[in-house]
Amino acid sequence: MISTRGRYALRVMIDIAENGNGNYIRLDEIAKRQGISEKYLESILVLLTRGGLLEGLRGKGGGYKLTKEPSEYTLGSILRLTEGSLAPVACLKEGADTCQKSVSCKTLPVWKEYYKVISDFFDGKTLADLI
Amino acid sequence: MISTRGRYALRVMIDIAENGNGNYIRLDEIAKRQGISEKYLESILVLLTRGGLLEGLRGKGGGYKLTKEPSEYTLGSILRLTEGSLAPVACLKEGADTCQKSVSCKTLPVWKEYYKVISDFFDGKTLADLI
DNA sequence: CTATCAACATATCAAACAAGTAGGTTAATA
DNA sequence: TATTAACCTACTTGTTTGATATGTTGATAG
Repeated sequence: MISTRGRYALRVMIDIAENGNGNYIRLDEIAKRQGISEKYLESILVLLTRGGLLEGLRGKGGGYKLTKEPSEYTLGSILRLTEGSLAPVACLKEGADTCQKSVSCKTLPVWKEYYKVISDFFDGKTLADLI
Repeated sequence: MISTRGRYALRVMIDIAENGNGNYIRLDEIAKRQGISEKYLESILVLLTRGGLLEGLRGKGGGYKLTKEPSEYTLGSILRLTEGSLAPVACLKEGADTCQKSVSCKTLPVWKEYYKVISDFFDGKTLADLI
């Protein structure tokens, strides 16, 4: 299951792409439009900003804006940042120590294949496809 | 993410298919072979039995056995039972009240398409493919 | 008919995570 | 220098996951 964090992140990126036009947009504007609490939204925008998908500017006239064109953001890049990983099982998470049973594991090939299906799906779509 | 419950369920179904040969297999045998605690395994076997994927018999000579051929079990049917649903987002879960924003929601089509990809993947594979 | 066996049932628990809240700090701009 | 709005840290609350413990029912063997 994709958590609300990831789902909100997609909606917010679309919001900025649609309403930004290269200008900075304030957090409270986005929160109001999307019906998300300002504080919760903030925790999501922090992730997107730290990950380089958004640029934040403080003070009057500040806000958030995209760092690239909508067509350059894959959904995978947004979800990986907010969900942590797209791996369907723990043993396939990047950085996980390889399971001892992996050699004889009858299910591992399915999870690997599934992981590829997921990745291909989300990396094959961009923000521009959703607008 | 697929939880351990679903992952164990797959492994257990494979175990019974491989070691059963139509006979009843005891829970503790499966637990030992798969390295799962007996009690935790029990909670999974209950789901599979109630869902009609396995048949349980009590007393001496009892245990669990498959109710059909391995090729007749899709991975989808096993995972849906143990994971509850394969829906990638809450608003697509069967029985969920339709979101008010669904008409204007820019992300809903992606989730629907993704849901189909997931379903097709797991319904397109059977236990027999894993043995 | 009784002891044993093994599935069935119910209740509880600790840890982790999701989702959301609260309050204070820094850096731009007017 | 005041205001603005992003940034940062910490906390709360509820749910889920994974697991454990104890007891009950029904089938079989002797």
